[in-house]
Amino acid sequence: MTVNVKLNEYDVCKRIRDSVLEQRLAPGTKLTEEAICDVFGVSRNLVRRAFLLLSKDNIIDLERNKGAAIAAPTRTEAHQIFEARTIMENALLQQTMERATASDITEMRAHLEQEQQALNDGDTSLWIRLSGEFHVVIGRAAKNEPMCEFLEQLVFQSSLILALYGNQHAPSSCKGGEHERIVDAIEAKDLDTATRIMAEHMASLEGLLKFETKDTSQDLRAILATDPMA
Amino acid sequence: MTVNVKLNEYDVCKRIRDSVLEQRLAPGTKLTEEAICDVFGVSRNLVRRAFLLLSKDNIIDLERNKGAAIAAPTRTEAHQIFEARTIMENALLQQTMERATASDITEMRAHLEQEQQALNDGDTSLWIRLSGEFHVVIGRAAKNEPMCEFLEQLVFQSSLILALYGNQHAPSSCKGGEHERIVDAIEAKDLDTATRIMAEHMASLEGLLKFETKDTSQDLRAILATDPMA
DNA sequence: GTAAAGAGAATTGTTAACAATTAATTCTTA
DNA sequence: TAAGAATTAATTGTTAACAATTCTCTTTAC
Repeated sequence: MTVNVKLNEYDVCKRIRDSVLEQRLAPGTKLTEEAICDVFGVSRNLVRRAFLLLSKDNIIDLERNKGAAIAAPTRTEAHQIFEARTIMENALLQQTMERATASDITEMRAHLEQEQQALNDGDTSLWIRLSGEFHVVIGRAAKNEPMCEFLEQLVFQSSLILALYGNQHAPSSCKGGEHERIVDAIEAKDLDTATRIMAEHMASLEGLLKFETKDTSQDLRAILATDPMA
Repeated sequence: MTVNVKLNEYDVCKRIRDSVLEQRLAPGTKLTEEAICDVFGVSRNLVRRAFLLLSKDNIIDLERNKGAAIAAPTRTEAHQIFEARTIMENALLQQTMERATASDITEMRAHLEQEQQALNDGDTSLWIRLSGEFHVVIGRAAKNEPMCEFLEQLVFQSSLILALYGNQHAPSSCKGGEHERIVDAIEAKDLDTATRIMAEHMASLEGLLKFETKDTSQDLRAILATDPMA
């Protein structure tokens, strides 16, 4: 049984965030305050605060008197997000190259293992999340908090976009061992190679986009009730 | 008399934000909910929501059961923020170079005029705000919303840091017509020159920092009651 | 049949009282 | 007097009722 610790607004945020990341909550899905209250057993006030935070991260669209819906970036927004991410990945990769410690590399390798494990287990939603987090692990080694946080936001939005416009996000990309080759290049201090693979990687991700519309009605309770930590 | 439109959480944010930007609210200053309620004539709930937003932007530090205080970045954080900003300014400048339209240039020139006007009028706090906004105007011409928003955040935090650690922020830097020379270079499509001047500009800004502590007690009402739009 | 109007339900926004926590003060004791 | 405990005040956190708005479904008119 799930331990009943009292959740705060940040916990609620994280739960909703994770649901989106693992593609259990589709872009465009309407979130009513009441439903979220029921799912997490928290007050409306708390949910409203969580919504405020989520909207600041562009995870939900919050319209006054209209309520919240999982964000559904337009084509233009999607393009800008991928452009921003490509630039940030590049900039951070440079710093990571200079600053990554042995323990950073170890962490990257450990992350690669987790990814592989999820792939072996056939746990697609976990794998999707991990393959996004990989880029944040690389960014973290650059030792610049603000930039890394921004990258994290962009990585999240990329996943959202892939869920919206991707043919089938799943093991189509990233599975060609690109992540591993990037870590190899970082360890070898080979900036050119790392940069090139990363650029290819980003391009192939963006290449998956198709820009058609999708259906979005879903059962909130069934989706959100799952606690990934349990 | 100020028109009494009903403020929302974003309005309250902006007012507090502006107060910090114009150095009327010093880093470290404690903000009690009650005081902000009184100043703006809004409910506590609204203030609490505004605090949540401000803390997401690192404008205030929000500690549970302890309340809010204007953020006071550490030395390390300050350095990372300037590093991030330097990288972002550079990246955006490249895009601006390629994408700036004639009307973008016009907007830049108009902004320069405003800056000059504030300087002539001796309106230092306005000038401080405008000289920060200049960089956002440049960034906006790059036509990438997420990156520009991030830059905006970094510019804001730079101002905060200069208020905290700067000897005397005021017309010491930026007044050597550096902004104008950057616009000239953009118009001339001279990326190298623009990049160089921008780099020098950023370095000279960071050079103003001294890293000593400061006193922070202030009269909230007197500071915040001013409506810059009035 | 379609569109406008209206009643009702559902949802979001606001408020004020109360609870919990932290900070400040007073009172004790060595 | 100074340190520590106990009390009080100030501040933050939470809740539930109420108000306002939007949405939905029915009715009516053309």
